[in-house]
Amino acid sequence: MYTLAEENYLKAIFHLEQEYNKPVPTNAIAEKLAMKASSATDMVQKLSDKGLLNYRRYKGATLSDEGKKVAAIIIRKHRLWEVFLVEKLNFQWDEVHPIAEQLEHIQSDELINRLDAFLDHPDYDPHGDPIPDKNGVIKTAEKKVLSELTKGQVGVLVGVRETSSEFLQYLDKRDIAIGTKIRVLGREFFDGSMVLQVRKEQFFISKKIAENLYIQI
Amino acid sequence: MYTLAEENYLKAIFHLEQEYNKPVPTNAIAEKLAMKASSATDMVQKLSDKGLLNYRRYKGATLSDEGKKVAAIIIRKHRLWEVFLVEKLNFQWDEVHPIAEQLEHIQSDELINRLDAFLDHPDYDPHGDPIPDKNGVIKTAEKKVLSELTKGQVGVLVGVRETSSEFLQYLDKRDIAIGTKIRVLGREFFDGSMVLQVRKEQFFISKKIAENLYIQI
DNA sequence: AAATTAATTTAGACAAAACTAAATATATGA
DNA sequence: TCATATATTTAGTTTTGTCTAAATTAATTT
Repeated sequence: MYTLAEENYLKAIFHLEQEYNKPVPTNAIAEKLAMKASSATDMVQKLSDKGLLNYRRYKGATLSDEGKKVAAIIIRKHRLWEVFLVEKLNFQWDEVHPIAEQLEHIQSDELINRLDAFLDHPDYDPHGDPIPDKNGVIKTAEKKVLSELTKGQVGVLVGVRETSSEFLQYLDKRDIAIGTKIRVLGREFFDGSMVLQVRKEQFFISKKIAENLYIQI
Repeated sequence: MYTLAEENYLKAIFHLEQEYNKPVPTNAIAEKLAMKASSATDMVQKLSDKGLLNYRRYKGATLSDEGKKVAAIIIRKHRLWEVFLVEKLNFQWDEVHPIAEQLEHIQSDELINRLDAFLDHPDYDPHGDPIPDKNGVIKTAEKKVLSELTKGQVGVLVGVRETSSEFLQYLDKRDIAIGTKIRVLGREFFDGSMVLQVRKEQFFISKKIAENLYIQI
């Protein structure tokens, strides 16, 4: 098995690869993990030697197939624990991340299989992110950022990009949650702000908000 | 907070203190944690400097009040997780120890409070051991080792001393569990073996078994 | 294209927690 | 009580994962 530090690097690189769609710079890894670039270089070299990363000096790193699988299993555990915390222990969705960050490192396949069954094999975590299966396969649903929709389009909120407490509480306050139906009533080209219809009410939202909501049409 | 290694030492010393009822020798600590005596000495000195242990060179260590509390909270977490694993995830009682050993180090008071509530504030873990309260206070029930009972005495199984899989499976196979009523039909002084009545059946058990069952009269 | 800036890597140091081997207390037995 | 055996500690080393500072490579600007 892998050390705590190794697991954290693999997970970070997994997430960064989705942003970059090309090799992830050492600096980005270091920043994500709140460490110095030299530390990231060291660990990237070590993980590369172990066959978990493809890495070329000065060129950044990508996960190998093996690395991708290890990362996906960690993310699977993280998201299953988040479901547990929200569904069974009644945590708010903005409180669970730091706890799941610890729980994701518990080593026991049997535990995760049983937790998965106990939770009725959920497909998504409380933030709408898909839960990888046992083999690390992630089904990525077709989804758009709300800010890409045009006047008149209707969709359902399926996920959030930001996961800060502030943002999640902003949504809670307005009773906007995963599954909420949203209609675009208008769009302002000048500042990217939008007017939405949610249930019976109208909402004005800024561009920044619109860019952090994932919608399925 | 304390490191993983520190927590493991505190827990080990807590358990050993109950066996010894006097300062615990360095060697015993090392053995319990499967480490060399020199490593134990190092850590004991460090924990002593931090005020968690009372330690005198060559004389062994005891937990300070603070150390006792920290250890009790770790044990509280361990036992609550064991209840969760058995009651909610349907693990057998002989499978849970290694997993709880990892889960006991998760840091979140809120998590433990909610887990405790989710499990209906259990008083005992699946092996019959009492669960310390939030403040680390353990209520120790009056209990005897089965081998101390004499012919004719009746009691209820409230705990086990051994927790190896082999032993727990031995009990499972005979349908003896926490809460099972036991009557002593006879006792052989020569080898310490006993004849018991459990439900409608008679059981013959060796001294070794009798010494590992805790009974409440 | 050369000079400057930014990103990355290397080299060397440190802390934590383990180890081995040697030194020193303590306990035991003749 | 003295000698020996056992337990414990000390000293010095190793590994992991971090750091700082210096060196090197790549990217950008003039």
